[in-house]
Amino acid sequence: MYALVDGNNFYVSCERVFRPDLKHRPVIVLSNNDGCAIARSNEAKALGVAMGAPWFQIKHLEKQAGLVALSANFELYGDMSDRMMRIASALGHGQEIYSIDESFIDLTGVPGDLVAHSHKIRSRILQRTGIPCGIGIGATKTLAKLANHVAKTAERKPGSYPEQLAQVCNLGTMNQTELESVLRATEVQEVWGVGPRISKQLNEGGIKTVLDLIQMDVAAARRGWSVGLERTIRELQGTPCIGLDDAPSPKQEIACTRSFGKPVSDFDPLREAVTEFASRAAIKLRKQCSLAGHIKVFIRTSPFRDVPQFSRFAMVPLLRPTADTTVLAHAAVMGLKAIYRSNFKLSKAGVILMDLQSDQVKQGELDFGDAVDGSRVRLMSAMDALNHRFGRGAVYLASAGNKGIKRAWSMKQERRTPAYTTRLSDIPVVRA
DNA sequence: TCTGGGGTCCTAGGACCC
DNA sequence: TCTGGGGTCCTAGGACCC
Repeated sequence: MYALVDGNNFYVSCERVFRPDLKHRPVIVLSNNDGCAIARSNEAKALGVAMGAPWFQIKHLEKQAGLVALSANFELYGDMSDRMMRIASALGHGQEIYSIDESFIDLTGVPGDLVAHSHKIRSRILQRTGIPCGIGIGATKTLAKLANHVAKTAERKPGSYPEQLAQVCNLGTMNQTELESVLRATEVQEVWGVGPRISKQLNEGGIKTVLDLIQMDVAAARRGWSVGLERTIRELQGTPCIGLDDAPSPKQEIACTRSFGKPVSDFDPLREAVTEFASRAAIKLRKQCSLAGHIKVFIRTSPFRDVPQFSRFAMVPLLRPTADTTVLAHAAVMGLKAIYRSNFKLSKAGVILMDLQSDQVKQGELDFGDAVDGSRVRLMSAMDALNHRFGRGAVYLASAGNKGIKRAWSMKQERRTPAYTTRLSDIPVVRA
C-alpha cells in the first residue's frame, strides 16, 4: 500500500501561514516574472482562475473580486516543504519526495487503521506547519494519487464524492460498489500519467471515466498509445508497476533558464545572464557531485509577441568533464557568441548542463600540460562555502554583472513576501 | 506592456555496423 | 522484371509531471 501526502494549494497555503489575513480570500501565487498563476486558493479557483492563467488576463479580478496575487517566494516554499516532509515521513517506513508539496509513503507493515493514522499525521502537519494536506491511500502509486485527488476534491467541492472521503481517502478498503461509483465520478484526465493529449484521444474513443479506463484492454492501450498508458491501466487495476524511489538518482540534466523582465537585444546583458545561469547550474552540479560533459545555451524571442522570431541554441562540448564555474561560464559565453544576432528582442535565455557523470570517475588521459588543477576544485569549494554562509551572491564571477545594480535582464517580482523562515532579517516579530 | 521553470521517459527514425 | 536482413546506438521531439 502507498499513501500520497499532498499540500493543498501549497504555495498559497505557505503564504497564508504568515499572512492570516489572506485566509478565506481569493489568493494566487504567480510564476517568475509575475507571469502567470501557478497556485490558487480554493476561493481563486471558484472565481474561475485557471492554472497557468496569464496575470495580465486576470488582473481585473484584483479590483473586481479582491483577488490577491503574490510573487513566487521559493525560498519560503522550500523551507516549508522540508518541515512538512519530515512530519509526513512518520506515516510509514519509506518516503519518496516527489515534488515540493507531495511525497509518497510506503505503508507496508503499518499496523492498524490507516485512515485514522493518516488523519493523525494530517493534523500534526497542520498544527506544526500550518499547511493543510490531503492524503490518498491505494495499492499502487497511481491509485494513491487518485485517492488523493478524491480526498481533496471531496473537501473542496461538497457533493462531488461521499463526504467521509474528504481529507483522507483509502481506495483499498472500499467495497466494489463504492469503488465503482468513485471511479465513475472521476474523469480520465485526473489520472496520473494521462495528460490533455491522451485524455482527448481516449474521450474520442468513448473512454471518459476512470472506470472506463480501468476496463480497457491493456494490449490495445499499448498498441494505440504506449507502454506508459499500459502501465497506468495496470496500476489502476491494482498491479504495482512503479516502485517507491526513496533514493533518487542524480539528475541527468541540470538547467537554469529564465525569462527576462523586459526584452534584451544587446550582447553584454546576455553575457551577464548566461554567466549567471551557468554559475547557478554549476552550484547544483557540484551539490550532486557531478561533472558536465556538454553545456547547451539558448536564446529566444517571445513566441507570444508579434515581433520577428528568433530561437537558437549551441551545444558546447567541454574538453573534459567539469564542475568548474569559470570553465562552464566561459563555454556558455562561447556558445552565446556563436548564436547571437543583434536586432532581436530576446525574452529568454538558458543554460543546460548535459552528459553528467559522477565526479568520482577518473578518466585516464594524456597530459597535455593542462590537466585538472586541484586548486580550481578548492576554489569552487571555497566559493560554495562563502555563498552558503553569507547568502547567495556573496561571491560571483564579474562577468555576471554587478549585482548591486539593477541588471537589464533581471526578472520582475513586484509582490514578493519576506523569507520569513530562512533570513534573520525577515523573521516576523511578535509584539506583546 | 504583460504568457514559468525544471525535469523524466518513450518512440520513431536515421546512421551505422556486419 | 530487379535493390537483404538484423541489429545497435543516438537524437529529436512529444508527452507527461509538478
